[in-house]
Amino acid sequence: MGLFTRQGFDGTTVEEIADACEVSPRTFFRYFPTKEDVLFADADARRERLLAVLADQPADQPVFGALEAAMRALAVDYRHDRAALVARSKVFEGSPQLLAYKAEHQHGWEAAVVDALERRTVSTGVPVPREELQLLTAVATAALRVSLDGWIADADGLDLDVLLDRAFGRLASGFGRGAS
Amino acid sequence: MGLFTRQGFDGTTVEEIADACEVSPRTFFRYFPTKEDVLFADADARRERLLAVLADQPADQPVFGALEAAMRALAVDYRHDRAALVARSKVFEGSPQLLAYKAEHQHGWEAAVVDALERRTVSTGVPVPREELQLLTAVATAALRVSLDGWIADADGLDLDVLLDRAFGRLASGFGRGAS
DNA sequence: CCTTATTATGGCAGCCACTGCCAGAGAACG
DNA sequence: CGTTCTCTGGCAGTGGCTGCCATAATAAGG
Repeated sequence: MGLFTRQGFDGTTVEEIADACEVSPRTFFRYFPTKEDVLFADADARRERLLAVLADQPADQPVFGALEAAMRALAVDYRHDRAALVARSKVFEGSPQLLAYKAEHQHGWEAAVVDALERRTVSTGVPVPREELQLLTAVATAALRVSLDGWIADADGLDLDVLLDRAFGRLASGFGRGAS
Repeated sequence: MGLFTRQGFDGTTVEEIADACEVSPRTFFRYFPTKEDVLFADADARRERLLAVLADQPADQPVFGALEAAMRALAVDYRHDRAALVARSKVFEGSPQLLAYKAEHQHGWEAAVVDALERRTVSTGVPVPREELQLLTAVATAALRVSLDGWIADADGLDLDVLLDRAFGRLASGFGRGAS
């Protein structure tokens, strides 16, 4: 991370990272399939937690409510170390490659969430068409993403909870004729 | 494209592409910054059209309505050559790298749309907070993306227009307590 | 028509991410 | 102590990508 913040992601070679960890480049690639993956090590843990929270939602909870609860649980995690997130975000900005990787990673999250929701709705006996689950998930992750980005960008802005309140509030009430 | 469909994106080298076009690899990289960009040549043109449609929306049209109109205009384009889209989609599936690139590309679209909307709302004298524009745009593109994916995946499924009707209908009415 | 500035293309050498293959060091186990 | 398994490193090679320079095609200007 120190290397990345100093010289940027693209300006840092795997050899440098490996040296900093006192291993050979060859060994580095045994632990991380790509250079980008170094920055997503803990993200996978968060994904597990997200799915766990989703699974723990009561059966009578509507899908959208369950999604919101899961996103808010994630937000609790994020709030713990805003500084780290900001640093991470700065590194990401410097590399389109990296942003692309991140975008696809989030897309992978969506697929996993949709699958989890599908299992859930099947087990509760109230099946929801997959097409609708996809839209719900896409919209919920969009809300989280926008809120998170805004929270990270503005140092003295509103709190993440408030941003999430607004975003999910708007989603809940619909865009029919509300926003001009 | 023939090369990609036959041997996959990753299984095709730039040298092969360059040979097929009867140019040198060096020349290839003068026209396309990366190998991935070959598949996004026309996408930029579509982006211009999207922004143009957005700019042409009447001033009294609410933001969400303008977004929906723009997305539907894009959908008209897409419907013209479904076969090409399916082929493209198959190529994309075969390469995570490529999916990542695509995801970031779409993210770039979102930023451009948000900027366009911001200019628009300023000129109409009814400013909307940027944070809300971001959510609206993210949600609208999510609707388009989900509809498009569904349309491409199911050969005998519903028409793209119908899928868009459903998606935007759900967004308009909100997720308050509708979907279980 | 010839010269000159501009541009398009190609070759070459090199960096770096990434991989397959194999060899050695060290722990674990019998 | 020998054997096996795992961790690690080195080596060589592929492929994406870039900078630099030479050359060919083209346009501009006299």
